[in-house]
Amino acid sequence: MLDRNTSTTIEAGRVASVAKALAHPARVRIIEFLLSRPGCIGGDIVDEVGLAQSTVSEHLRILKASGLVVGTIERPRICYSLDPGALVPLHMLIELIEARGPDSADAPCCHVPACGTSGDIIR
Amino acid sequence: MLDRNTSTTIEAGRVASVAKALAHPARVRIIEFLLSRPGCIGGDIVDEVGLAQSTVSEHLRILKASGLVVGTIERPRICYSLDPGALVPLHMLIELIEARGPDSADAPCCHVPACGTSGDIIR
DNA sequence: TCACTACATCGTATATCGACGATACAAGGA
DNA sequence: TCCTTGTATCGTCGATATACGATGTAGTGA
Repeated sequence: MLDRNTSTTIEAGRVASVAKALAHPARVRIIEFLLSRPGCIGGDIVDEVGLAQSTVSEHLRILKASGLVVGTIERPRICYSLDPGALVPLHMLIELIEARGPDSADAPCCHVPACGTSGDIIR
Repeated sequence: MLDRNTSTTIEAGRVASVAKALAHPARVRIIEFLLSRPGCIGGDIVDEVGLAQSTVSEHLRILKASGLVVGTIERPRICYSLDPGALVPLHMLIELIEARGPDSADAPCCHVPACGTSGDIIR
């Protein structure tokens, strides 16, 4: 894949699994809430996102599985906090895109002669 | 939600939709392939990811819908390239997490006395 | 006009996700 | 022992995602 072209090989599977953890608005809200407070108990999160406790627990399970969130047991509560280390593969990919990106919309794009100098952009 | 606590309001929906575009290994591979070449035609991408042409076309549609990828019509081909602008909301969230992150695993986390100073970490 | 190329869309089957209520579990206190 | 609290898991459902082959579409060239 990219192995021969890039010194830092990015595993598509790892990136995708972290991105999947971020791919739901409720989970993004949970992360934003954890950002706004240095550690939260589950009940606060349930109040915040406005979903059923079992649903929030499932979202937290997904976030924990991805490594983005870790829980610290403080019986009877569990304190959740963010672990930025899990973001590294995704962050690397994003920075690669942004590093190369600014020109990619303007530069000739293909091995086809004059490609990118004309033609409509589709979205 | 976070509006009162953060100067830069991040819309959970926008972040989630970009993350969803990255939440599949085949789409990550497509992006890596676009990174490794300054613009590619669809057929090359089909060869690269090893899926059926219709499946790759669907993944490209998802990437285009998220704004991550734009296509330039060069009949009969279409040249695809990356548009890093779409990553901004996601990148902002990631940088917020990493800016706050390093301490969050060690620091006392809750409003519960002594929370975070003991207790097992669960994942 | 006809065939070819490059890509998109359709129809489909299957898998996974997301939500909920109900229930289980573990620890602490009455 | 029973009740309460905080959280996890189960079962179920509807919705969405993923994959494929078949087919449609638009431009090119014979």
